[in-house]
Parts: sequence; C-alpha cells; structure tokens
Amino acid sequence: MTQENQPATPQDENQIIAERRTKLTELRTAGNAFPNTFRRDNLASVLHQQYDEHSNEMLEDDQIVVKIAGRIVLKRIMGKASFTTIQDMGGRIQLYISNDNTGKSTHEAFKHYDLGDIIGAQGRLFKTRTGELSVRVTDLQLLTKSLRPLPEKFHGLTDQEQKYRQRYLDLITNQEARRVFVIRSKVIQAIREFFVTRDYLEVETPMMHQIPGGATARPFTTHHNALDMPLYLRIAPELYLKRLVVGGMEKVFEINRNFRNEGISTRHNPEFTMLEFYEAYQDYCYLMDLTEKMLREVATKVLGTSQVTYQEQIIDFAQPFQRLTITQAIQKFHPEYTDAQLSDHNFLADKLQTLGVTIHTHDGVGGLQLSLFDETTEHLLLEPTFIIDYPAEVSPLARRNDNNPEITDRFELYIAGREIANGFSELNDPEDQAARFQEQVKAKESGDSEAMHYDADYIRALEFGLPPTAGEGIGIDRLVMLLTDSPSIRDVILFPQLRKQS
RNA sequence: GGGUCGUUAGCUCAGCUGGUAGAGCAGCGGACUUUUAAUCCGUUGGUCGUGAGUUCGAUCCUCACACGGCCUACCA
Repeated sequence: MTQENQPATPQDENQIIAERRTKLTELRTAGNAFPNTFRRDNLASVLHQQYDEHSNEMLEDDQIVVKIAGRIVLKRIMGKASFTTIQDMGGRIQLYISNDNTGKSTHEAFKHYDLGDIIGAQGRLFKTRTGELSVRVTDLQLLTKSLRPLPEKFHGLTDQEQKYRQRYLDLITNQEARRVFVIRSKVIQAIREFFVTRDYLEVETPMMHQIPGGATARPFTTHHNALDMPLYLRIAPELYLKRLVVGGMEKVFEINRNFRNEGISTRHNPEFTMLEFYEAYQDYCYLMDLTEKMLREVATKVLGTSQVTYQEQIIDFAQPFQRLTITQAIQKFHPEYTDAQLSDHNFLADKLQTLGVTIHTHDGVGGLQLSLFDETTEHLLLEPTFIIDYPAEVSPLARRNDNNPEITDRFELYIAGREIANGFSELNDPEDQAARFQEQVKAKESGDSEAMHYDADYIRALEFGLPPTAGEGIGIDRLVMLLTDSPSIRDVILFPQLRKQS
C-alpha cells in the first residue's frame, strides 16, 4: 500500500468515498488503521439464543461481559448516546454507546464511523425499554474502515445484475440471500451424511478429460501446454466412477462440478454441481427407493419439514413418488392418445411435426414418444414422479430391459415440471457398450455435435468386469432451487456466469 | 440464437409523448442519554448505459450497440 490515498479507479470515486478516504487517512495518522488484535468471544445469534428470554434485571444482576465484532448496518445517534446494530456471520445485535460508559472521546469517534465499517466491542448485556437484547459498550474499536457506501439499509440491493456480480453486497444486505446459501451448504452436508452412513466412499475424479464422456453435451475445450494436448472440461464423471466400481469401490459418490458449453438460462449455468453415486449389486428400482428416502431425509433435516413450497405450489416429499412409463405419463395428462397411436411411428412423427418439434430421421418409436413426452407432459409433472422405461436409443450407457431390449432399466425424476435426477441399471456388457459407442460415433460423424466419443479405455475396464451396478446423477443446483423456492439457478450459485461487464 | 421489458445520485425510485433533472436512504453540519427503517432543521452530490440521428433544443422521439431481467430454443 504505497499509494493509500490514490483511488484505484478515479472515475469510480464520488464524494462519499472521498469523505471516507479522508477518515482512513486520519486513522493511519493516528496509528494502525487495520489492526488485527481484537478477538471476539461471542456471536450475535448465540447471544440471542441464550439471553433473549432473560429479563433486564437478570442480565444486570449477572453482569455478563461479551466481546463481539461485526459490520455496522444501522446507526442512530442521539447526542450523548447512540445505538448501532452490527452484523456478524450468524445475525445482528444492537450496541449501546454512550458518554457514560465509553467516555466522551470514544463516543465522539463513533459518531464518525460509517455504515459498513467493521468494529469490535466489549460490554455488558442488558435489555432496552422495548426489550431488545443489547450490549452496553465499554470498549469500542474500529477494525476495518469501509470506503464504499452500502446499499440502502431498508430495501437492500434489488438490482439482479448487481446481486450476481457483487454477491458480497447481496450477502451483506439481504437476509434471504444468506438463507439460500446456508441451506445450499446444509443440503450438500445432508447428502454427504446420507451416503457416508451407508458406507459409500466419496471420491474426486478428473475434471479435465482427454475424452469427454458420460453424457450427451458439448464440452468446453482447453489445452495443456507441457503435454501439448487438448483437454475437455468434464461434462459428467460417470465413466470414471464406473471404472472405480470395476476397481472394487462398490459404493462410490462424487459431488462436484460439471461443465457444459451450452445455453445459459434460469435453469442452466455453464458450470453446475452434480451428485453422482454408484452401488454394485443393485438395480434402478433400488435407486428409486433410495432417492425417495434421500430427498425425504434431506428436506426434513435441512428445512424441518418434508413439505416445500415452490413458486406457490406445495411439494410433499413424504408422499410416495409416482412411477409412470413415458406413455403412461403422456396418457395421464392427455387421455386422447390411444395405445395404438403412441406406438405408431407415422402418427407420432405427424403429431410432432404439427407441434413444431424437429424430429431426427433415425428416431425410432421410443425416441418419438420421448419427444412427445418432453413437449406435452414434462412440465406438468409437479409432484415428484419417476418416469421409467427410457428407449435404448437415447440411453447409450444404460442396461437393456430383460423383457424388451428396445428399452432400458432407467428412470428420470421430475419435480415441479423439471428433471431433477437420472438413474439406471448400468450397462456392464462390454460388447454391447462397444456397439453403442460405435452408434454414437456414427451419429457424431453425421453431424450430432453432442453424440459421445468412443472411449476405448472405458471398454477395456468393462472387459475386466463391472459388477451389476446401479448409478444415478442428481442436479444439486436444481434441488437447492426447489428447497429454497428460488426461481433462477443464478439465485443458488454464488457467482453465476455473466457476460463481461461493459 | 429469437422475442420482449429495462438501464436516471453510492442505494431504492419519481420525472407530464421534447424546454439540459427530483424524492427517500446514505454523506456532511447542527439539536437530541433507551433508539430500532430513530426523529427534527440545514446542506453537498448527476456526462440521465454508450454512440449516432431528428430538432432551435433530447432523460423523453428514431436507429445502432453494450449489459441485465423475463419468455423461448439446445440442455441438467
């Protein structure tokens, strides 16, 4: 800090910042302007928990001395005494500063503190006339001078763009933003506990892949200089996790980021967090049971209830989740479709055409049914619903059904009209897998940029023997959206991807 | 990518289909020893997103661009 009085960006400066910069200069002259010797003993939230029920008489009798630190968020000066509210990681508490308790000079200095400054204080607990737990301050210290004015104290920050770009301001001023990210953390914690208590091993597999695989999506590309080799940011960890099951890690899970070079929307961020888990000697039916159990447990643990309200609609995780095939789901909401029509390639192709859906020439009946489902039914699945029996042609990594090789032992879970999870019995036949990779390569060559690559090492791993296994992926961001009633994925990602600021 | 709405003081927002801008909070000065979005008096602060165009004159009308919200497409 050799140029402490030089603004980093002069055009950004205004009168308020200049004023505060002058105060900082005075602090530097008076001594260490950024001391790091104050140690707090208490948190606002804990003090409220412990003492909100105590009467003022009890508090005065007990003479409870506390040391607390935080950011000034409110300030009320009344001549010879002042109140201020500070905010720490757990909440807010009011401080009472008066000439009687701190001496006049400390109180006078406090009057020049600004909203946003970070202070440390020591004093005794008491209750004000209106019954608010407060600290009667005897010692007060400015710990960090804040140079920039905070957003307005009552409305907070409302500009969506600024909330995303300057999340720290959102977190300082908006209680709701903090709530969302605390819940997010607890959700991940609860999921981790759920699997760890079931003897799953948490692992981390590569984020940089030589062959992007495990999903149909366009990857980000990068380059390793020393190896002079192209690399892809992973689109899914699936193939690595199944290699680990081959290696004997029979219950594994990973919670980590995936990257997909596709559109951005209220439901899509280029990097998003995914839970994937695999368990040997189980099938997709077991996964559906496990998923229900997990969501029920996570919701109850984190929110204290199995019922959540998402955008005005109540979702109850305690109710058994429905299980419908693709055609059953279509017919449930659109009974006008007959069984015969739904298995008629020409009918489906015509219907989709009139709905304006682009269909691929290689689509079979199963693919067309899925397109019709996506177009007409998906968004209507508000209560948690498993959709089962996905066509093999769109499930290149899933095991074929024993009774019908055209479909796979696979499900997707829909809640509030959107996909939350995707799971299946894993394809562990290396020759079938090799053939399906070949089909993907063919699709890629004929222009499908999202089709999969042929992963020879993965086939080799399967040839050593993947035990019969069930595996599933759950989009954590979308789950957190549900549990926090957030309309946009950007509201549950601390720093969502935005364009470069102009 | 397409459609649509928005961008005015540090923040939250007004601004009459055209005459170069206002309020509240924050700031500064003053009063006030239990306030709590403290109150009261006074006061500073603006390239009206950027760039063109129309006009005697543009925050306002036209066009382009930038960024963002929402809807939509690909997708999880």
